[in-house]
Amino acid sequence: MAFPQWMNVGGMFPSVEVCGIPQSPFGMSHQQALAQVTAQAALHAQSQMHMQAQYQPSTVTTAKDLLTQYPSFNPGEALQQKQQMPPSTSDAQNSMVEAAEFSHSERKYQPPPAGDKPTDDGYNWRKYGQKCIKGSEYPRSYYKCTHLNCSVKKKVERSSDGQITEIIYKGQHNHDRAQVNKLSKDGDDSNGITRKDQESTKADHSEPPGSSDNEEAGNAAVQDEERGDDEPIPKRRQMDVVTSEVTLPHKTVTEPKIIVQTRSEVDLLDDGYRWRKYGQKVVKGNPHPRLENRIR
DNA sequence: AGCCTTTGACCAGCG
DNA sequence: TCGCTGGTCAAAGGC
Repeated sequence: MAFPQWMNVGGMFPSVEVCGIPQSPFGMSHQQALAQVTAQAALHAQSQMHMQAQYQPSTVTTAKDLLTQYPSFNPGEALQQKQQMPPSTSDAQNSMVEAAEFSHSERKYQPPPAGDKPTDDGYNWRKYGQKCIKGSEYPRSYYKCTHLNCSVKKKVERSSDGQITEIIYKGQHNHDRAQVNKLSKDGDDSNGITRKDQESTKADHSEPPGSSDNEEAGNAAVQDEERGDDEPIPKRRQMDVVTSEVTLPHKTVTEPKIIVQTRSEVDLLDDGYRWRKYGQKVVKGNPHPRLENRIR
């Protein structure tokens, strides 16, 4: 079975597979071994992203652009930085899906995610589970927000090359993302610096937790556009997730997908597109009116 | 010491 | 009811 190129740095380590994941037989994990490489790439990507956001505000600079250029860059972070994903909403069913796919041909170098932290999205996450998912070469990881009384969870799926293909957020943060509750570690110092810089840039867009409840933003359009109809909606445990399940064939697709569903009105206005409200409707079962938006 | 990851076991939904 | 599958728990160990 082929395994991600990045899994074998320099091709010097024999690998064994665990749930489809090549594992280093040595004490040092691949994650550790590659953290350094990734850190550099991620830092580069973040700084680039920052620059774009800062100097090209009128340009629809999506995470996928960055992903194309910097595969190591985290789409989730890009989205949050670009769109100022609110930390929470008033609706407990708020959720978000982020997805990205990459073309193998677009990358010459495919660094692994740094550590097992799929995103440095401003929150602290603790991994509480990992599960091999049927049909998936890589296990799905389960994370919980470590903030007190915050029950937000997220699932992270990776493609066969180790890249994050989907992040599903579940729930809402009841706290601000600017937690910085501890000194950075694991070589995240650079991230911390970067984040600080980013935070200052987006300060004007910051939204307090639970301050918005609007969803089905413009992203919905993208969703409909990109979601495959052949993807059955998860029948099991549809629970409180209002996420848009994204079809990610995990095959070679030239364009990465970035899909976000949010209730934030801010996102509506700050997703890089201009939206014109053309209707408002009370939706059964939803205390909040649905806003219909179109890209201008 | 505290936090985190790992991982097997357990639980629950669905066909 | 049973098996499959996804999600969660919690002990153990590492950092």
